[in-house]
Amino acid sequence: MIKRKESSVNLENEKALAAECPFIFALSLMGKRWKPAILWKMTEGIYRFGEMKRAIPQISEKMLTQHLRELESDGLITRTVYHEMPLRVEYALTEFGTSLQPILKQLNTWGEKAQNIKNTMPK
Amino acid sequence: MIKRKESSVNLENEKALAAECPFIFALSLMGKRWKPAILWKMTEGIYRFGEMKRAIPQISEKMLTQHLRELESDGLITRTVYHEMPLRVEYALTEFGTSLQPILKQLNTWGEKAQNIKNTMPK
DNA sequence: TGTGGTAGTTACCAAAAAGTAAGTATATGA
DNA sequence: TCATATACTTACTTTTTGGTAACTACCACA
Repeated sequence: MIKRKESSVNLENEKALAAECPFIFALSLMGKRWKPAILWKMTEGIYRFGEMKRAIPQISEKMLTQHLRELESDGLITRTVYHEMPLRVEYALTEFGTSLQPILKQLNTWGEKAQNIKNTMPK
Repeated sequence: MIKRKESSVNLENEKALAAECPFIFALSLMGKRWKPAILWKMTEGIYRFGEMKRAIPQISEKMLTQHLRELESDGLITRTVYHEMPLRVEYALTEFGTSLQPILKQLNTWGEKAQNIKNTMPK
């Protein structure tokens, strides 16, 4: 679905880093653009596709689908389809996804500190 | 030095996310390509430009310079020039940069778990 | 005058990520 | 038969990131 060359220095570097450094591997799972926002929202509970779209208004449907699919295949969330009409699809954190929560909180706290530093020392 | 349009939906989205979510702001400071590797190495102590280059062989001089400059302007590391011959430039973590260490470790641990899950459940 | 060492800088190009907009599928109800 | 609702797909384009390779500046030493 996402077209990528099978080899390029760029990709090889990324792979090598993710393989040798678990931290970078972790970032590859949850550190892309809208993923933190999605994961953050989901700590509140189950979300439907449309609900998440409304919860993060700037995200495009394409990016939302793409990120949800990746999070699912990486084992962070589950996707459940209810064959009703209109269709209902629910997304929820897995246990593994939930285990990220305390780390997200810590990084969030650190990020707040960083924002303050930036604001008190402009330029 | 780094050319970026002053406005684009892409950039505006990134800014908005970083402003409202400290977690994403944190990622923008330390989550790019070689930065975790650089920060990780530096927890061992002071590094010279050339030492870091040899410590992370795949990194190009361009990316190393760029990341070091960004880490410096974001207050995570210091850059000290010694006007000797040959020139000596030393990079070291600031207190703020050091405060990231426990979080890096936690995410690292989580990443290891994720790697194991991936390896035990291929496909 | 030329070679070597440190620490970069620069221009150019390839690759990847993200955005846009229009289209798909399924079924209900007017 | 048309409009509505949900949940996507797809083709295409723009923007951003990363890599390559050649070049700069400073000075020491032979």
